[in-house]
Amino acid sequence: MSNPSAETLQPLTPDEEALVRALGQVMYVLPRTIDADMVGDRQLPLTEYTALMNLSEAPDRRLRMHELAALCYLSLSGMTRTIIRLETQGLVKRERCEEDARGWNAVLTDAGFARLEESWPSHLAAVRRRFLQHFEGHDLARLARAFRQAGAAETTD
Amino acid sequence: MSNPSAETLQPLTPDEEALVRALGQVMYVLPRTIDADMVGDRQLPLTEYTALMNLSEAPDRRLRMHELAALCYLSLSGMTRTIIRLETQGLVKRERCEEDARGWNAVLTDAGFARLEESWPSHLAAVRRRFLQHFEGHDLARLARAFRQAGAAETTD
DNA sequence: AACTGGTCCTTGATTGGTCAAGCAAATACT
DNA sequence: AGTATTTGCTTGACCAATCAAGGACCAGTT
Repeated sequence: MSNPSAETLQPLTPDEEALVRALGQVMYVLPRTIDADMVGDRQLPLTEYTALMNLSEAPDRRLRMHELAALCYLSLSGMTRTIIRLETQGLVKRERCEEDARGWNAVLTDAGFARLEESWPSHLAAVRRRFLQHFEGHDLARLARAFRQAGAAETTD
Repeated sequence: MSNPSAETLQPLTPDEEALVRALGQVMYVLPRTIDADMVGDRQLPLTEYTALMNLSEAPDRRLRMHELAALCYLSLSGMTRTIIRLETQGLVKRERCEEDARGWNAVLTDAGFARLEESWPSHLAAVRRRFLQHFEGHDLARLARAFRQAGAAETTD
């Protein structure tokens, strides 16, 4: 990064340029609009929804903090704070981890599960309207692969 | 949104599901990694870079606050704060607008322009490495079109 | 058994954004 | 002309994230 090769410094082609600008737009706008849709509808911000969703898919509906943080692409401290918010709403509870007393499990409560079931239609509709709709006719599997690579934040600088 | 039609509630196909998960990842991870790349390299966060870049492309290197905010996908108050940060670094100055004394122009200074020239290789390299690289062989123009649609945040709820 | 060092999570301080309220200038109304 | 409304931007209060430091616990060494 500090010494980019000559090759990476080729200027962008017009198509690349257009894509990069569109990416800028999407990166800024999409999270906010999807979040706004969901908050408006059921008072569940996207971050909290994501946490509940990951918990609901985990065995025994419980996950260690660092696992959950990774699944939500959140720092550990950010995750702590999110879980605290969810805990005060009764949607999640924390239990000491049995095999390692340093650790905590975040556990989805029944109320949390109910809230999730109540929220997912909003989320699904938002995602369709704001995102999927615009990719009809594209090769979704291939796109998903490219996205995953781009998201795989190799910190190998 | 509050009353999604039955049609939008079809569950996601596996491909859609994969794409949506990948999107979540990209939305969270990409802005942070690109920002981190740039900060690490030249101490210019992505938001500030974007503001300078838009100013540099504007006629006379100056733009009204609300125009700049729109171009940066930022709220007006967020823009005010960004410009203040840039102003204290001497990269931008503010001038009252002549034809409307309520308004302000943000004007790119020579120092700001120099800083931008110093930063763009980092930015370009980051964007290539983190993003474009993973879409080689794709129809970039078509993708850009889809992205722009998705980013065009119709608030028409 | 007592250190040493590493791991898991939380806490404190800071940052960069939002929305709502405020102020000053412009415009519209009568 | 004088008042009311709207517009353009800033400010204040807040919020959700970050990083860095700290506390509790585990595991390895001697």
